[in-house]
Amino acid sequence: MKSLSIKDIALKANVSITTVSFIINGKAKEKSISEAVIKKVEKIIIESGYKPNQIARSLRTGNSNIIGLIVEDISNSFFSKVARLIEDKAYKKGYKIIYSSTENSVEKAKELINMFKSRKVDAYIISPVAGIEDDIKLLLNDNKPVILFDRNLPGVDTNYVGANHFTATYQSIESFIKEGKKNIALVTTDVSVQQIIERFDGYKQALTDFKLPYNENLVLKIPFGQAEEETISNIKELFKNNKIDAVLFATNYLAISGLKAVKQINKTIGKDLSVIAYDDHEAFELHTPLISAVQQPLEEIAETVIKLILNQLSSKTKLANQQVIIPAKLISRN
Amino acid sequence: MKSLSIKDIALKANVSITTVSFIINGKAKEKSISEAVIKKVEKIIIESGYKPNQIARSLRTGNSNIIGLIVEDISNSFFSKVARLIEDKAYKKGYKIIYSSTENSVEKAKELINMFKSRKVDAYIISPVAGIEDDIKLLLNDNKPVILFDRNLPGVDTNYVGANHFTATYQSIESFIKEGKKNIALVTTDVSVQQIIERFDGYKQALTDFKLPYNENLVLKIPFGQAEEETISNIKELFKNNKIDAVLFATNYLAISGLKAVKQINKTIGKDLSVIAYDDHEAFELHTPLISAVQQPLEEIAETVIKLILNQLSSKTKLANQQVIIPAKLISRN
DNA sequence: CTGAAAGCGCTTACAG
DNA sequence: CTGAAAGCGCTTACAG
Repeated sequence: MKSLSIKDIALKANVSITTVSFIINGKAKEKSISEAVIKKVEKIIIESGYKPNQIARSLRTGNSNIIGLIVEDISNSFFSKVARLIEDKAYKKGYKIIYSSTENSVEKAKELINMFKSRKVDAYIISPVAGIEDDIKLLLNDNKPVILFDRNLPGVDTNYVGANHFTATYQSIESFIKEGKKNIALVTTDVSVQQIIERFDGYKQALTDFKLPYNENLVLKIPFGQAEEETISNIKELFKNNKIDAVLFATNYLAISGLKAVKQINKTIGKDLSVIAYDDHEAFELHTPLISAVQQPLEEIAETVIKLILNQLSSKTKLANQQVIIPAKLISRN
Repeated sequence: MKSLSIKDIALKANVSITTVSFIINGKAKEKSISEAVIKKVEKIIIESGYKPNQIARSLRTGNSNIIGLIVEDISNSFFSKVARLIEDKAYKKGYKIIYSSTENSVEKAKELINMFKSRKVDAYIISPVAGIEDDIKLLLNDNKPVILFDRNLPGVDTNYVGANHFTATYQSIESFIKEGKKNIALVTTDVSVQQIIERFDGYKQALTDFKLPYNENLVLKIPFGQAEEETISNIKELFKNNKIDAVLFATNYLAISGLKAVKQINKTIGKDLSVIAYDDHEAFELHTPLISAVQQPLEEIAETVIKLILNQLSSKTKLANQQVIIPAKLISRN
C-alpha cells in the first residue's frame, strides 16, 4: 500500500500541487486561494487521511521540526526526567524530540551529532563530554542553535543552562561542617566534565574556607561505567577509614551504591555518618533514615532550555548567547 | 556554511555522482569501479569530512535505518532502562532509535505513530495503549515490522514480547498466602492495558485457587497520571482497613508512593504488612526492611525485541508473527 | 569500467 | 486566483 502523495490529492481535487501545498502550509489566504478551493482540498485531505511526507519536506526546506537531545545516559533518572519534561514542552510547541545517550564516550557523542546533523535537526540540546568542542563549533557555524545543559564546555561560546553545582556542593559541605563534622569524604566519578569538576571545587573550597585540611585519601573517584559491585567494594574500602564522619556523593547513582555499601558495614547513618547525595532520587525519600539531597530544579532547567531554543529558532538574527545558572537546593532531611 | 553534497565530491574527484554513490554504499566492487578511482574518491571523502544527507537518502530509498520506540513514559525507570538496552543493541547493528512517550494518551500515541510514519522509520517498537489498533494495522499493511512489548493488544496480529505478568502476579499472591496472609490488597492503575489486566487476573486467580474470597474493597485503582500526594492519600485511606496484612503494588511507582504512605501511618512492614512491588527499583534494595519485587528480565526483553526486528528487516518475505513470553521472577528479599 | 538521467515528494519563485 | 517548473541530495536502472 503506497501512501498518498501531494500529487494524488491534487489529482483528486483537480488543482495543481502548488495549490495543495499552499493550503497544507496555511498559506492559502496569503496566496489568495479561493474559499471554495480551500474547502474542497481540505475535505479531500481529511477524507483520504493524507499526511505530508516530512522527509521530502525536510529535504526541500532544510529543517525538520525536530530537536536533537543528547544526554549522558537516558537510564539515569536525572536525565530521563529532564528529557521527559523537555519532550512535553517541545511537543506543545510543535517540535518533536529525538534523544540518544553518549555514555560519556567521545566517539559516540560525535557519531550522534553527525547522525542528527544528517537528519537536519533544527536544534541541539547536549549534555556534552570533553572532546566534542570542534563538532559543536561546526554546528554553530551552521547557524544551528546549540544549548548545552547540565555541564558547560569551556572553550565553546554558546548557550548553557545548568545548576550552580559549585555553590550547592559548597553549601552541602558547609552544612556538614556546621554539624561539627571533621572528616568529610567525597565520592565522585573520574569523568572530567564541568559539573563534576565544579562539585569537586565546591568541596575543596568549603574545606579551605572553614579551615579544614584537604585530604586526598577522603576523595574517591569511581571509574564511569564500572560494575556496581566494584563500586560498592571501593566505597567499603574508603569507609575502612573510621574517621570519616560525613560523605557527599557527587551523583545519585553513586549515592545508591554508597548506601548499599554502608548497609554491609557497621556504620550507622545519622549517628556515625552524615550523608548528602547530589541529585535527588526516590530511594532517598524512602530510606531509613531519610537521606538529604541536592535537588536540581528539573522543571526550571527544562523550561529554560526550551525557551532559549524557541527564541533562537524564531529569531531571524543571531541572538546573544546566554549562560543561565539556576540555583540547586540542598534538601535537608535530617 | 553549506554542507558538502555528493556533487561536490564528484566534482573534486572528477568522476560522476553515480561513481561516488557506488563507492559510498560499498557497491564499488560489485559495479567494478577501478581501485584507483575508489582510493581517490575515498581520500577526498575523508579529507573533506563529507557525510551523505540521510534525508535525501531516505526520500529516495524509503527507509531510514531508524527504529521508532514508543513507550508509556520515558521517565519511568522500567522504560528508560529497556530503552537504553534497546538503543545499545540497535546501535551496534547500525540502527538508531528515536523514542517518545505516550503518557497513555490515545491521541498522543496516534500522533507519534504518524510522526514516525512520516519520517519513514523502518520499524516500530511500541508499548501500546488500547485504541490504536487501527493505526497499528495500517503500519502492518505497509509491511513495516511492529513489535509490541510490555503489553499486548488483543485483536492485533503482530509480534509481541513481554513478561508473563499473570504468572508472576499469581506467584506473588501465592507467596503471601503461604506466609499465612489472609487479606491481600492490590494497588494498581486504572488504565486498561493488557499487562495491568493480566496482573489483576493473576491476583484474582490466586485468591480463587487458594480459596480466599475476592474482596473488591481490597483493590485500589489509582488514576494514571494523578499527582503523587493524591495517590499517597488514597493508599493511606486503603490502609485504614486494619485487616490488610499484605499488599501487591502493580507498578514500581505505585509501590514507591505506597511505601511513603506506610511511613506516615502506624503499620510496620514485615510485621503487620508484607509488600511486593511489580517491577524492581533501586529504592527497594535500600529500603529498611528490604522490599521484595517482581523483576522483569530487561536485558532479555530488549534482546528479543531487537532480534525480532532485525530478523524481519533482513528478511525479504513476511515472517510469521511471534509471541514471546518471558518469565518474570519474584525476588524475595524477606 | 563509468556516466547521464529519472525520480523520491515536497516548496517556492516566477509567470500569467 | 492558480499552475508549470526547478531544485533539495540522493540511488539506481539503463546504456555504452
